[in-house]
Amino acid sequence: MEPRFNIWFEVDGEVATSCWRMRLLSAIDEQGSITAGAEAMGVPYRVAWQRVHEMEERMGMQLLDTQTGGPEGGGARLTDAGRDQVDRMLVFCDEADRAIREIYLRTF
Amino acid sequence: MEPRFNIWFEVDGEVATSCWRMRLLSAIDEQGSITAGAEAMGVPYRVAWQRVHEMEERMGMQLLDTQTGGPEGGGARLTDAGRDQVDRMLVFCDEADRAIREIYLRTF
DNA sequence: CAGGCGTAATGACAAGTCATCATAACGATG
DNA sequence: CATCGTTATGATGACTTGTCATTACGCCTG
Repeated sequence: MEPRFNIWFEVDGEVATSCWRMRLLSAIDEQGSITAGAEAMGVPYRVAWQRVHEMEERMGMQLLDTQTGGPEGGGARLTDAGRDQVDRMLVFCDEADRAIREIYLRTF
Repeated sequence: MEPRFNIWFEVDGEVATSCWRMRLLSAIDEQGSITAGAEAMGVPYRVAWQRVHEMEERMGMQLLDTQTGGPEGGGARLTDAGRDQVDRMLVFCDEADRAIREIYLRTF
């Protein structure tokens, strides 16, 4: 049996954020656009946009600063609040991952 | 934002076991039947049976000792292997719960 | 020995969820 | 003002999941 697990945070029973979603946000910021970030994560644009939309709605804050039109067609960057969330969440995911793995080895 | 999370174990990308499923097994064993255990967990019999079936298939071991017919109509009990799994998993879930909660408080 | 009872087991269908395709809107640039 | 790559969103189909209904089982009772 493979020791896999997922962790996410919920608000009102719906997924607000997760480790994967935060990595998606990070990829979008690195690539400079939702399109490129989605491709880097291996999901279609629609899915990436929907995830971002859900996160912003359920967390009640703006995470991406998007721009449509322009010389490059547009793009997306993390807001200051978004970057803070991503940084903290990635640290949390990393530590939680290590802790759970340790408990798993100790228990089984 | 509410600090909720779920943990489960996967095999080949499919959910093999989880804290809720192990509590279901425990309830079935306490009540003596899948029917009563399902009702205690607030899910229809079909769902409970399906979860048990999935677990046994994906973990590759028999978890319940079921009996159909008889004076009471039948019933279900945990096998020795099943009880061992339930006990270990519940301990794991409890410790993981505490560890993640502690990391959450420290990070956010 | 046949019918009844409460359970396990499973087939079939409905509903809700989720991914994918397709399309419109945008705006600086040349 | 046409172009380009992006954001944004509508619509549809596939898949998953919960729910209803049915069958099988075996001891017990009359």
